[in-house]
Amino acid sequence: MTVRQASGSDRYPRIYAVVRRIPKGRVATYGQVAQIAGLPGCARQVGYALHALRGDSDVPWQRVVNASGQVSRRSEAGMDQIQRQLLEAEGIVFDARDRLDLGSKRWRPRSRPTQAEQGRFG
DNA sequence: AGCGAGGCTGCTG
DNA sequence: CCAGCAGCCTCGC
Repeated sequence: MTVRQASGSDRYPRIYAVVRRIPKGRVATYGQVAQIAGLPGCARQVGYALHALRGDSDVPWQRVVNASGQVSRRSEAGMDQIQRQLLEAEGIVFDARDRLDLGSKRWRPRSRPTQAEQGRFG
C-alpha cells in the first residue's frame, strides 16, 4: 500500500497546523514537522509548503530549521537573514557557525499529534 | 504526460 | 565533523 495517512491535497493545512503548535522560543526541524503531520520522510514537502505561505499568515515559519540546526538558504535572497533575526528576537542564540542548539531549543511536543494533524478522520 | 527543482534527511566513507 | 548520494512528494513548464 502506497497509501499514506495524508489524503488528497490537504497536506499543506496539516503541515501548517503542526507548525502553529511550535511555541515561541523553540524550533523544530522539517523532518520533525513532517513526521508529526503524518508525512514521515516528506521533509522536503514541509519546506515547499512553508515556501508557499503568504506573509500575512499566522504560521510561525521561522521556527522551522533544517536538521543541522541552521537556517536553510532559500531562493529569495535575504529571507534567511530575516528568519534568523526573528528567531534571535525569540531568544534563540546562534553560534559562530550560524547554528543553534537543537539539543535544548528543539520543540518536544508532550502530547501526541491530534487527529486533525494526522489527518485521520479529521 | 515527462522532467527538473525546491527553505530536507539519514546513511556511509 | 564534513562531503556525497539516493529517497521523498508536489508544483510548473
